[in-house]
Amino acid sequence: MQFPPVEEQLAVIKRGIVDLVGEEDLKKRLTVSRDEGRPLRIKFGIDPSSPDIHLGHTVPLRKLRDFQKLGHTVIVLWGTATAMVGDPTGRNKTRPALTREDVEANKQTYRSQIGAVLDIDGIEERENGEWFLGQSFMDCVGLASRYTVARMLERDDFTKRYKGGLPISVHEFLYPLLQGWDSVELKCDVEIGGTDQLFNLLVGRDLQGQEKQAEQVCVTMPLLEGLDGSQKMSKSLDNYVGVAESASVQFGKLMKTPNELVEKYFVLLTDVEQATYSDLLAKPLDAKFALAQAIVASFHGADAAAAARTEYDRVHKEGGVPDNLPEWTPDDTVRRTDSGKIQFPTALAASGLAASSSEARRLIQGKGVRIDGQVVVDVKAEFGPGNYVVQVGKSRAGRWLIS
RNA sequence: GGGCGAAUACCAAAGCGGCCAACUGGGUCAGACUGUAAAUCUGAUGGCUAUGCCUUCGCAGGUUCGAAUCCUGCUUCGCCCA
Repeated sequence: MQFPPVEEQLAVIKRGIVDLVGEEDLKKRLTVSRDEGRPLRIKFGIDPSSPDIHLGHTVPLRKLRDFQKLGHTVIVLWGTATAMVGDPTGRNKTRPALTREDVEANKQTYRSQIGAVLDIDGIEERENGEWFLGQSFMDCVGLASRYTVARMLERDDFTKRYKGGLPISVHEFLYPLLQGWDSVELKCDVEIGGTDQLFNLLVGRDLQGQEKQAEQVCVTMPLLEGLDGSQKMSKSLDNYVGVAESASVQFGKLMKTPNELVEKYFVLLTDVEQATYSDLLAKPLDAKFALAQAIVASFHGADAAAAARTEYDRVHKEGGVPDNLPEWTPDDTVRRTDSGKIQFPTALAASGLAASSSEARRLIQGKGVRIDGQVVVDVKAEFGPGNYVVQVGKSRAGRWLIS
């Protein structure tokens, strides 16, 4: 195995990161690794606690890919045990635990999605259920004895909750210990996580030290704000772009990126060179198009990205109709008038373009609904047999086939 | 173990006997504007067979012509003292 020179590797590793705990140590290990032709072991833990991954997850994954490209071994640690505990990080209240079945199902979908960023065949996969699920309660007590409550409370998130009078469950104290113990089991050289993981990563160092192992180097990546521009990207806040979403959905969502975030997205989510995007930033719209195309292309290929761009222009610049309109044909349950027609609000609600007929009325009266390109504001409009293209705002559309 | 307090729509938070489908902010949705689904501004934001009707303020009862508002019990959560 031939590794690049240490300084060269360091430059790649340090790009875009926030913290690097143990930098001197990393240099030494890279040197030894290069001399002996042995790759470093890079750990990344994923708790399969939700079914899909989004761009926020890809930030550390891209750093892992950097390590892969340098020739090191990436270990993806599936938190099959820890997912059931629930990482308290960044939460102001405890979250419900998952069942083993949930975790297994989530792991499978995650696995199929991280391949979009990582060379999935080159990774080593482990599960922390291997060592945790068979342990006894006394083992757990033993692990808990390794850290003090005061040290746990050093963690920012616990401090805030404690001072703020918010609840902290006892099991939440166990989470950092579990994650740290994973590092002991894996004897890893480096662990990567988001900045919010720093405390947990450091616990890993401590536990490895207690076990007379070399202490892992900790690398943290910035957290990615979501499309709302303020909060961390997450599915529950619905400010995310999913890895598995279609090209046109990804493209549309990325065009919604606040202008201030475009540069950060370039840095953390694309391979576009700084020289290229910094020129673009002067023209926010062009920059955003370039960003969206680069990201969509990385998941769906350049052709799909170009097609998404074309569709976007047609729908948003020219007020046109999107590709792949979902079709709707009313079934027998849809109410009709005496003459066999369907009332406008009823149809909107039944076809799924509006959540309820009341919402449909509001949309109609707010000039938000177009039939075959024409705004229709008459709530009493009725639809007889025919083929209609219905658009609600810019993002919802469908074709009605009424007989 | 003892004491105190809180539960209101997606979230936060007003309302404390009729003027309440419920103030306000956030979010969301729609509109205007802009080569952006950015920013800014405007409007909407329980449901329905729709100018009327029905169901909402933790749950179950009760008082009253009338309750989100008062009473009783229950549930959940938080705080304080031990």
